[in-house]
Amino acid sequence: MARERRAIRRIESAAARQVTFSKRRRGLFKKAEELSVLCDADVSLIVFSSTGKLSQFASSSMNEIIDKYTTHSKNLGKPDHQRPSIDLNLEHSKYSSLNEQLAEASLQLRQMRGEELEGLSVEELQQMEKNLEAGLQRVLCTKDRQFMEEISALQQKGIQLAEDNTRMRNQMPRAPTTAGMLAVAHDTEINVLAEDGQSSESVMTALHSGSSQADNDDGSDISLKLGLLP
Amino acid sequence: MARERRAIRRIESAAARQVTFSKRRRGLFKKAEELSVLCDADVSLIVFSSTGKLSQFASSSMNEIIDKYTTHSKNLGKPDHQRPSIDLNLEHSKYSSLNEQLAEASLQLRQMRGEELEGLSVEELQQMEKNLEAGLQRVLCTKDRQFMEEISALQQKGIQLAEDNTRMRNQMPRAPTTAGMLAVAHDTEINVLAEDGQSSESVMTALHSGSSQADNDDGSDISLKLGLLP
DNA sequence: ACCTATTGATAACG
DNA sequence: TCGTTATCAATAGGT
Repeated sequence: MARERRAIRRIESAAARQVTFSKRRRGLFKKAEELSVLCDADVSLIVFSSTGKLSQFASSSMNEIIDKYTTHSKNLGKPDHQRPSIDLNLEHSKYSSLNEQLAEASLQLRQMRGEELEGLSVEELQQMEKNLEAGLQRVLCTKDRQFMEEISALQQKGIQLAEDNTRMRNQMPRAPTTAGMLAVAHDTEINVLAEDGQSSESVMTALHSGSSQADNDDGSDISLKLGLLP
Repeated sequence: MARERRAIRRIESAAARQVTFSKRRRGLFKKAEELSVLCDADVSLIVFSSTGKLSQFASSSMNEIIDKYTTHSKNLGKPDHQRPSIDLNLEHSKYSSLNEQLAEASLQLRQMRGEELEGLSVEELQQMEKNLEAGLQRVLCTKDRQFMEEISALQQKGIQLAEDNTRMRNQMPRAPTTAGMLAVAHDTEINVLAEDGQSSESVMTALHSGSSQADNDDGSDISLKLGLLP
């Protein structure tokens, strides 16, 4: 769907394949999420690139959907394939108990996601609302804290680099000024103080403008480039 | 991508939702297959419609991909958390799998309650924030809807009582007036409209579904005292 | 289900 | 990887 139609066959050039993979993967995940939201559907999407790298999307919990899928499959495919036989009664009690606990847990999870609320009373709904709000608050606090920690670490790094720079400048009197360097560090500090309040969203957006949730290549979430002088 | 852009929110009208689901599902599956062919990727797509109907696509074998996924997940999730010892390989097939699922589910529950968030990345926290907000919205909508249904039922009841009262008055010309009764009923209606608050959308929904849904006369959580005259 | 005006996705290139 | 742009594909709303 572009300058020229591309036949749907394996792309031979590895480079072109990689480029197309990135673009189409993004589009596919976007559309998967849109379907799940628009139509209230449970969607699970698993993609392994040709190099074996995993990307995934699940509208709820991946395990939950896979579980639902296998259950569906078993029911429709082989209604009574293997009965575990009766001699497993002891095992069965543990097994069944676990199963119940799991069912209860995933029901709670689904309900926290806002599904299957029909049977709940108003009191129960209010309790859930309270829990959700409390959980949300804590998640927000934790997120903010992690942002602040990352920013603080970067500030430390910047200060350290500035000190090194100053030391180098003192050792080399003819070297260019480091005023630009110091200005960068100072700007960073200003931004941190300005964004401190509750609006971590703008910080996230600005710093993560291009990153997708699908690919986590390494641990560093925020990269701050400092211009080093020779 | 059509006559007019559609906001990516749950489509309220069941009919429109079904139509959109059919169209977009076809598109999504097509694109999933194209990605798998063009880029030689392993793709698995599972979709449950809001009515619980299953659709699936897998570039190779669904079970194979799911296996690959679970393996990947375990490896990346917690590399060396607890080694269940090697002799449990046979048991591992069912029992341990259930155990893991249960552990995962209760961890998710605790995390949604705001506990044990320390190990999560910023991306995961943002995803949780999104899920919590979506769940909270749905809980609020459901709660509103139930309130509206109860109020609507009470209104019906009030109207019925008012009619009975009128009938009785007509049969007993000396009886006192029922003006107070009618005023109470009117106040109730006012309250319904005022209950709406800031979210007109949810109220519209609530009113719509409330009027079409069957009204339950009993089991009311809200008590409305109607001043009945002797 | 079919029809189109639009919007969205993306192939090729820089 | 990222941005731009010409083009094609998907689809929202109607019939």
